[in-house]
Amino acid sequence: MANLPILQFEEQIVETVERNPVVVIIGETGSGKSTQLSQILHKRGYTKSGRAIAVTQPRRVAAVSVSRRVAQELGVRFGEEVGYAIRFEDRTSEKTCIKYLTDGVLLRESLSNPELNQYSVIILDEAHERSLNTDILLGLMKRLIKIRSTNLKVLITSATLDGEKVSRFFSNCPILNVPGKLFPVEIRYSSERPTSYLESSLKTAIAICANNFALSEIHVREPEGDILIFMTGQDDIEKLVKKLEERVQSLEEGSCMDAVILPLHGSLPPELQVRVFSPPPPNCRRFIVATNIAETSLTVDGVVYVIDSGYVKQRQYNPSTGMYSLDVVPISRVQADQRAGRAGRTRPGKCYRLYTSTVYHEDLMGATVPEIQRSSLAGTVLYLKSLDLPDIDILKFDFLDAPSTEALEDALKQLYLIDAIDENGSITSIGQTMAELPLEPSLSRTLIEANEYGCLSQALTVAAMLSAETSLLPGPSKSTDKKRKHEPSDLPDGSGWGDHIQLLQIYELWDQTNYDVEWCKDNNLQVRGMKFVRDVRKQLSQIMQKIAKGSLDVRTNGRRKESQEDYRNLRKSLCVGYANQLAERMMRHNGYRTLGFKPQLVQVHPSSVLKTDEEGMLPNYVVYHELISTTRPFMRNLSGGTVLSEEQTKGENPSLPEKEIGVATPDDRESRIQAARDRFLSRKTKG
DNA sequence: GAGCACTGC
Repeated sequence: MANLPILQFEEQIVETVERNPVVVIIGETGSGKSTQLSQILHKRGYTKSGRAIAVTQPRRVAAVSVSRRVAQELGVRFGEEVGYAIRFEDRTSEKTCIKYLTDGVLLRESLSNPELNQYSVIILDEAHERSLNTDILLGLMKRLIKIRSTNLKVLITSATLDGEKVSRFFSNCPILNVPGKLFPVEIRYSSERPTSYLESSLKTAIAICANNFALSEIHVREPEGDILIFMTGQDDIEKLVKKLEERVQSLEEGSCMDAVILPLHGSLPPELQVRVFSPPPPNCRRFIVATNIAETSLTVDGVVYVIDSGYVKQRQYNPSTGMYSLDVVPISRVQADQRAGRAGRTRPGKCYRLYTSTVYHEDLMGATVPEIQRSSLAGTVLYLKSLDLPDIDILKFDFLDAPSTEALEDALKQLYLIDAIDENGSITSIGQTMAELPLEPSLSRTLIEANEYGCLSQALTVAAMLSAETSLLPGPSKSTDKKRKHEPSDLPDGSGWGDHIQLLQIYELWDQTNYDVEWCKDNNLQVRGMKFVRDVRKQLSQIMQKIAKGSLDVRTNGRRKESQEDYRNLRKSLCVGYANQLAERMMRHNGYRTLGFKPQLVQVHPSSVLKTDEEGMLPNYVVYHELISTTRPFMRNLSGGTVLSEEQTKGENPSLPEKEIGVATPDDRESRIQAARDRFLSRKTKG
């Protein structure tokens, strides 16, 4: 601890902070900035006023682990003077003077106290990662230091590359450099761009293991150096793992040390993820084939060699089509450096870049496109509107990197269509309520409507399930038990109503088992995901109760069976919340056309439980949760009316007549979109 | 008959 580089800069840091409201700290990995900055300022009296020091982190685990370490270093009881706050967990007390929190939690706090008066210092850590929430906070800090010029200090930690930019954003505030403690990493480039980075990774990895002479020397000298290979996704990882296993087995006759090959990606069950944290057996090299998760989120000890494919899979939102896409894109130079740095944590390492030096220097972008420029901004805009800051103009809000006008207008349009803002762009009372809920606006709107229709309990469940969603069902490739995969699932299928109802039915069943963990396992549902759903549902219930002053029925139904009436009402609520996300089946085809400005031709995602009727047709209209373009454009999580047989529906026909779409009938919706566009594109409103 | 990178309130 005493050796942390940052401690040599203590005087300089304190002096600079005293003289300036905002300071940028450039701290490389291992500088100790995350643990020390708060302690330094605490010792120098910044918490004497009774106000605390807040340190934001983009990730929950970081908030927890860093705060624990700080408490330990200060020798205080954890959760008292030093604590953390993350969603569902507040480990702070009235005595807390150093508080670690996720950036999202600080944003929530600022909702009820826009001046954040409880803090004397706000440290935005890892700002170079440019998380959506940190970017919003940067904009808010810029306003806040003007309002609280005498009693607020803001520190922003960043990376070398964009420290200047952050400084310029804050009127050329001073920049302090704190060196890190990384070992040198030798970079090796490919002589040409490989045609297949999978094959190229394989060759490079295997060469390190046995074939390549120069490298087998290292192999002898430093037998414990693990290899970390960056790939883009689960699919490629599994292919590469398989090939590596084959090659390693065929080579193994004592010519090289043992090898363990470990995949590492987000959809891997936690018990398999943690395998990378246990040290390898002696005389054994580990090959860790990972996604981006190993770039920042997880740190694998023992890595000495990195193989960098140069690509990453990235989700982006296109505001002109309302569609997300998941694309494999080249990484930025910042990311390339970050990946290389993973080889130098324990001793000098090597990074093999599967691209040329020219590509690195001339083709790669300097920094990754920040999340705020790749996301739908409906939630962000609603949040900012709800703060009710004086003279806030969304289209002119001062972002470090402003999103496009198109993206902002898209957000305004969407908010208008679901009654969150009025034709002047002012937030409505519905919008104000929506902003209280930690959900995307469409789901918040659905909850409010569901409350009117008397199906709030069901809507809470659906909203919570949609919040977790991807972490519920296990990954598609469970090679170990292929048989089970084809067994008919016992889980409900939505009874012909679609995916939302299926999610509701699944949760209701789990609820009836009294949240039995074994039941999840038996049904192939991720335990962690289901528990998350329960937490979210509880949180949403509490907020709804608070808003309605405690008179709502948010209980799950216990043993009562869901009625068709509930389903119908729930679907009506969804059509209000997702007024802009309806699609119409194309004549005599099972393809759909979205009912938007620029109609998109889309299909039902293969994961949907929505089925065709006896004539092979899907419902005429559907409401969908999102559009995602992968191999083709798909609608994911949708509900519609499937005409089932009399027997299946027991006399009830859950088809969706056009008029039942409510406010969102195609005609009405078109005119509202038209009106919204006219208003927002030729607007002179205050934003 | 395809498929979901990673976070977070």
